[in-house]
Order: sequence, then C-alpha cells, then structure tokens
Amino acid sequence: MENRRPARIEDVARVAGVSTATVSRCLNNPSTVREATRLTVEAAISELGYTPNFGARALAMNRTHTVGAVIPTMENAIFARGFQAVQERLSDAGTTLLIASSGYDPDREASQIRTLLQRGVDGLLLVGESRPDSTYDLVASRGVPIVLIWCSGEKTDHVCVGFDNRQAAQQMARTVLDYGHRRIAMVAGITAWNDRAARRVEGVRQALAAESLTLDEANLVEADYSLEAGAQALRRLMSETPRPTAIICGNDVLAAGVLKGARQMNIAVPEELSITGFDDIDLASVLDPALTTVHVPHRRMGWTAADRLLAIQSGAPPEGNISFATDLVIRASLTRHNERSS
Amino acid sequence: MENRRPARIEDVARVAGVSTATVSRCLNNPSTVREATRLTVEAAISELGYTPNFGARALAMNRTHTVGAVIPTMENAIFARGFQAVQERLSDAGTTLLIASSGYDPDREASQIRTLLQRGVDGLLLVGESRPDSTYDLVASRGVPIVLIWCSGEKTDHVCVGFDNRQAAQQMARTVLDYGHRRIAMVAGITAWNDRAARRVEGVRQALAAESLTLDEANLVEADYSLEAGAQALRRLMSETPRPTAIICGNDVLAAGVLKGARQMNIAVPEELSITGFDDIDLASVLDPALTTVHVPHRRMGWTAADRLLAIQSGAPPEGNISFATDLVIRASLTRHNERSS
DNA sequence: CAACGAAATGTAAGCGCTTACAGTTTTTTC
DNA sequence: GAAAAAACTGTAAGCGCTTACATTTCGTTG
Repeated sequence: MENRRPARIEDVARVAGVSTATVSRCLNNPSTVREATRLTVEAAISELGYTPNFGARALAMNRTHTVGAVIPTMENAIFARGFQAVQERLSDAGTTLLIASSGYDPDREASQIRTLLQRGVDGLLLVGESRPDSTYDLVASRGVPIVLIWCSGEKTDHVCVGFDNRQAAQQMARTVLDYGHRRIAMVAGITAWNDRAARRVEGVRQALAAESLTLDEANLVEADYSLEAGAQALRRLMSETPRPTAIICGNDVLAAGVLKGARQMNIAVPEELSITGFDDIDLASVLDPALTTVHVPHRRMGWTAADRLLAIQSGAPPEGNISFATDLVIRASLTRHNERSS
Repeated sequence: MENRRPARIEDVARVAGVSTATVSRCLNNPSTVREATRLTVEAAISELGYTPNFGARALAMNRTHTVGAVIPTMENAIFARGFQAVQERLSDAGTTLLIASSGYDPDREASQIRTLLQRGVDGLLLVGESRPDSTYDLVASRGVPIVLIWCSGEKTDHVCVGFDNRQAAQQMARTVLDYGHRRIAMVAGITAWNDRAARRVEGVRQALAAESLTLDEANLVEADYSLEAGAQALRRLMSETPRPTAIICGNDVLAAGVLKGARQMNIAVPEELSITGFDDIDLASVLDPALTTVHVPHRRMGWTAADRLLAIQSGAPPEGNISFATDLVIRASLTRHNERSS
C-alpha cells in the first residue's frame, strides 16, 4: 500500500521536457499542440500515472463538469430507474452526477441544493416543480441552470421534461368510470409540495366531476410511499358505507399495498374491488392480479433530461418543455363493475 | 436571475473587519476565535450569503469530505435501500456521497473508481470483494481507504461490512430439504465477478451435498437481475424430466420472475412447485403466494458501513469485519413436498 | 533566402482557501 | 502593577491547475 503523493502536472512537464502549459493543453485542447509533442506528453502521463487534481482544475476553470440532482428518495423505483438513465447519459458526456436526497422535505431539499451549489455543480436536476420560491431564488442567484423532471411545467417557466400527470390520471379515472364503477375512492401520495401527487388527484377529480362525483374526506386518503401505508389506507376506505368498488392509487406501490390489505381483509380483487396504480414499475406485472396502471417512459425521460441539461450548459438555444406520452395498461386488477353483484 | 460573482472569503473579511485567516477559522475551528469576533464574522457571512468555494477548499486542505461508492446499479432495490442509509449517515456527518454505477462490469467499475479518485474522494465504498487485483492496486496507490459492503471478507483482507452469503444460502437450502424436497433447482444471479451470487450458489451446493445431491447444468441456471430472466430460467428448468419440486433463487427479483413464469405455464405455486428468494425486499411480502426468503438488514448494514468509513478516516484504530445475522423468513411460497402428490 | 504570418510553446499571474508562523492583546501570577 | 503565559489575530506562502500574453519556431512567399 504505497502512498507517495500523486504526480502533479509539473512532474509530467519535467519528464516530457515541456512546460506545464503544454501539458495542460494536451489535456484540454489537444488540437493546439503538435502531434509529436502530444505523444511525448501522453507517454509521460501514463508513465507517472498522472491524473489531474479535481479541486485545482475546478478552481482554475470555474467549472466542474458535474451536475447535481436532488431526488425525494433513492428507494422509489421510478427515481432509481430514471436517474440511472440520467447517469448513463451524463457519464457518456464526461460529466459526473451528484445525487442527494430530500426525503420529500422542501427544507431538506433546499439544504441539499445549497450543498450541491457549494460544490460548484454546473447544472441542477430537480424533481417536480413545486417548491418554495426561496429555493428557486437560491439557485438563480448563482446563475446555475435548472432542469425539472417528472412534471410538465404548468406553474413554472423552468425547463421541464416529463409528462402530464393530471391528464394521465384523468384518463385512468375515466377508464374506471367506463368500466361501470361509480363508488370510487382514491389513495393518493402526500400532496404537500408534491405536484406529481397533487396533479394526479386533480386529474381524477376532473374525470369524476364529469359524472357529478366528488372526492372528499370519505373517499380520498393520502398515504406515504409504502406498502403498509397503502394497506392502512384501504382499511380506512373500507370502513365507509357503502364500500367503494374501485380504488385508484397515486402510484403502484400504494396499489400493491392496497392489494395486500385487501387480501388481509379477505376482499376479492378484482371481483369485489378493482385497483389501479400509476407508473408501471416492474412490480405491477408480477402481482396477482396484475395491476392496471399508467405506463411512464422513465428511462427515456432520464436520457432526455440529461441531454437537455448538457445542451443548456453548452449554450444551446433554450428549447421548450418536453412532455412524454403515457400509456394506460389494462391488466386484471381492474374489471367491469356489475351493479347487481355488489 | 442575478448572476454576480459569489462572495469570496476576502469580502467577508473586509465586511467583518478582520483577516481572511480569522474568517477561515470561524468556519473550520470556531473554538479558536473569540466569541465577539465570531459573531461579527457570522453576521458578515449571512449578510453576503457567503459560501466557501469547494474547489479552493479541497485544494488547500487536500481533503474533500466526500466519499465515493460504486454500485452495480441503482435499479436494484437492495442497493437503493442500503445506500440510502449510507447517505443518511454520511450526510449527518457533513460528508457527501458520490455514487457511480458499474452495470456489474469490472472494467467499468475500475473506470468509475478512477473518476472518483480523481475527484479526491476521502474514502471508497465498494460492493462485494471480487474484482481484479489491478483495481485494488489502483486505490491502494492513492492511499484511499476502502470499505467493502454486502460481503463477509472470505477472500480479502479489506474491511467488510456484510453477512455470510454462503451460510445464509446453505440454511435456506437445508430448510428446503427439510420440507421434503429432493428435486431442487436453482436460479442464481450471474456469478462472474459477483461474489454474492457465487457464494449463494456454493451455500446451496453444500447443503445439497449433505444429501448427496448436486447442482449441475441441468438444474442450475444463471440469470440477469430481472423478472423476465427469471421467467425464462424457469422455462428451461421445467423442460427437464423429472421436473424439480422446488426452485431456490439467488434473489427475490428472480424468484418473482420465476413465479410469474410459473403462472404463465399454469404451474401451481406452491402446490406443484415451491419457490424461495433472497434479500426480503418489499416485493417479497406482497406476492401471492408470499415469498419465503432470507431477510437481510440492508439499512443497518448501510449505516454501519458509513460509520466504519468515517471512523477509518478520522484515524480510528482499524477494527475487523462485521457480519450481520440474516433471518430465514418462511412464507407461503415454500411448502412441504408430498412425494405421492408429484 | 530574407522576411513574414501562422503555429507552437513558454512565462507567470491568478483561481479562493488554509495554516504555519509571527505579532498582538488579554489574562494570570507573584 | 510588571512579567510571563495564554489566547487571539494577522501575514503571507502555498495547494495544482488554466490561460492571457509574450516568445520562439516553422512553413511560405516573393
């Protein structure tokens, strides 16, 4: 376990018999250096195992080739998938992704952003559009470009890469109505400072309104992103009379929790109760009955968001938001409601 | 969107009427500065919204308060959970976690490590112990401490925080045998450069050997970490005659895939076929039938690994490996094999 | 082949921070 | 209340790299 101090650019320069400026140019602007010189320098670099010091470089260039992202939690499969894609794309472009998590707390998000900013990120990837103005000001004051992801930019003029959560939810609710359900309840994610969850509730509300149905305390429960919370929400909803015949969930994990709860309560799904999810994570297809849900192209979103951020940084003309289409995936957990049977 | 250059330490010093050294001390060593002075400086800091420049600090201190981790993929729930925990712990200690992913490819892992090293990480968290010596050399040459996670350190003398994969798998296989199964097959993860997967196979082999049973091409399939691969593996195993009565899987995702495949093939689980998993991710409890699996304390592992890394960095005496106990969780997917019924 | 413009390279001044050391002020001690 | 000790603060030298500008080298041209 050797531990001699790493080679510096000066060492490379000496070995190669050139100045440090030339070495630096070989690294950052190879075209401005004569081929023969470059080869000598490259030989010296690999001989010494030289690797530029990141801090020094960042200090001198005022650029870090790093972008930061703050996600609610890594334990959410959709973020894991989306950001895996972001990372792949950035990595190909020689940029490092710094991921922090906020636990769905706006204060914590702001503090994580502060840390990222302090580390000199060249850009920021944030989830959703709903956060205190002070957070946006913080970023703006540093002049760091932002890209928002998983949202469609209804209430902000920042660049968004995502999809229309409201419309997708509305479509789902309309489908549930088409299947004959009228006693419909919803288990939503926590909507505070979470526009994705909030828009999904709005979408369902709109669809129900067309049939003069509403969502209120009796048939709308907000729940944490966990199986247990989903199961618990179901117990609450099933204590109402008459019981709902369909439950629309804000995401697949809640839907899985509801399904689990239904099994515990001996409620037959989908015969007695239909359940729908949102996101189409792998889990959805392996449940029994398989989950009717909304398919979202998380990976493509991630790639696109990364590309957009890269483009902004390289000074490309600002393009508008980009909104992906979502697909309704009908599976066994949703079935036609037969009025007599209930 | 203002964009004036951020305040430097010199600005703070001027406003507070002290030298830059004093400002720096307020930040890094508050106890060495008089209370009154400190208050003045702090006022100046918040007035200017000063935030130290990371690159400059790293350059001067030769320390980044950053640790790097390379994980196979963020899309694996156990890594997501474990590293969420790591991050929480490090964040409390004022250290940032830099996560890169390798896609289970040792070359890519080495290259990611190189990037991390270049960014001056103070420590490295790596998954598993199996990787080329050259990779270990790379890290050693920089004198950066390593902690290995999810392994038990059988073949390396680096610090490991994890559990005994072999023993846990052996225990699982023994249980399957106890349940009366004799025609047992295994769907393992890809074992190349993956000691977790390899040890689990070894464990199962050992248990079977005690009953003079073996694992060979006919009843052992390696598969990617995906549902589809699990389903496909099942098809292959079920083409053997006689068919196995139990399938031990290297992880829960594969087990879920096998279960999905079984449904597609109209094989009744667990009546016709028992299935077991490994890891006890959330998914395991929501499947029907719920998965018999090995519970691993991923979060505690993450915390502990973070603590260990922090300790090493602060020059604490090196402690040995730490191995967590795992629990067998028996659920409905494993049932007693009744010889007559098959 | 001298003179000139272009191309390649070198020189040296920072980038913003920490910290050893020196200098100053405050407290303690007799 | 002066001297010694302790506590605090300031000065200035880097940390390793990039890059504007100066200098040298090279290929062209008349």
